[in-house]
Amino acid sequence: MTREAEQPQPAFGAHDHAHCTADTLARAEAEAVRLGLRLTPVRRRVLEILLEQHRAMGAYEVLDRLAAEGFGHQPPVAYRALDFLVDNGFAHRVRRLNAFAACMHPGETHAPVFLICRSCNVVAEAAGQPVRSALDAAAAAAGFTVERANIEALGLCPECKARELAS
Amino acid sequence: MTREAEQPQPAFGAHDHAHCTADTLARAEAEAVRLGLRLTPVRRRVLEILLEQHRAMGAYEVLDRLAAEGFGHQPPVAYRALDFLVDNGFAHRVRRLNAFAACMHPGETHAPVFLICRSCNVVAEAAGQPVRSALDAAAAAAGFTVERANIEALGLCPECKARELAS
DNA sequence: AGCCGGATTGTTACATGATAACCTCTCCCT
DNA sequence: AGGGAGAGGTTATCATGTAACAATCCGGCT
Ligand SMILES: [Zn+2]
Ligand SMILES: [Zn+2]
Ligand SMILES: [Zn+2]
Ligand SMILES: [Zn+2]
Repeated sequence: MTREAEQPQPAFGAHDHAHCTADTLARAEAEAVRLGLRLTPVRRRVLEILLEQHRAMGAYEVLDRLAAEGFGHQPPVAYRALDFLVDNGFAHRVRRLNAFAACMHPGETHAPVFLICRSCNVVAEAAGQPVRSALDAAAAAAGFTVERANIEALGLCPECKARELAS
Repeated sequence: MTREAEQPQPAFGAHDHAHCTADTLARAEAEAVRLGLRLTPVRRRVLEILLEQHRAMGAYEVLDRLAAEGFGHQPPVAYRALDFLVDNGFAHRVRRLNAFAACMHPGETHAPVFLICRSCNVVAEAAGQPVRSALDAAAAAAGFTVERANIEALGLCPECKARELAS
């Protein structure tokens, strides 16, 4: 039913980000309707904020934005919206950064792998089905059943790698 | 030179843990000597504490133990020792739990994968070379170069799974 | 209309995790 | 002796995440 990743490479490098954002948001909205979930003003706004950049944002960073826009000023306001988004697959938690990133494939079945550039801080969500399979196999070898997984890589994105070589 | 994982499955289930602990500690000490690193009293004690159980411990949990044994009472005491152990491969940070676990394969080249039981909290360090390879491949497809990776799975260990089925 | 109950959003207060900055001591080298 | 690096101790502070409670919104039902 839901497939993964139409295009192999997003996030890094120049692209029509306005379209990228609008498209992802639209798919998220459709998915919310399909699931009967309420994408309320705060929740929707938080998702928009996360979508602005291909980066992960801390809860307090999001909260500052919300507060400046007339929403509540207290941590639970941000955490609740973020938790809602994460629980329902509209965003992901990037544990390495204690931060959150919008899901770029809402509604699709996907095992996300996060590629975090240590130089420019871009966070890309790559297709991780093969990685996940390998993980399941490794776990199975120990008799362990995987329910949820976090797969995160820190390194250099293509742009920053090129820039580093040029120096 | 250094290979990975002699035995396929450790950590879960009953085993000669005294031997398991002593052996791992001995290998860590040998490795410290080989690398010219100083495994000072605090550092060594922290490693011993982490080795006591196949669990991950928070920095403050470790700190309480240190304080009770006459070491410093302040966070940096624990964090410095833990950072030393992590930086030099004697321990790992489990980001999902904001906690630390002793490395069960000190001195060996390894790409650890953590299997965290959500029921009994045991943390096992499984061999992750294949997972890491899949991750590198996925990253390479996006032009990304992986430098460090965190691969953590939450689920049920064999024991807890059996117990759950029995209920 | 009027009422109810659950979901949502706001609040205060607090728990937990992590660092910055500074001081002293010891060991080793000149 | 003098001096610097490394280690470990301190105080103080910052960052991240929750518990618990109050007000409000909203849909469904009399
Ligand atoms: Zn974009
Ligand atoms: Zn980059
Ligand atoms: Zn053991
Ligand atoms: Zn278990």
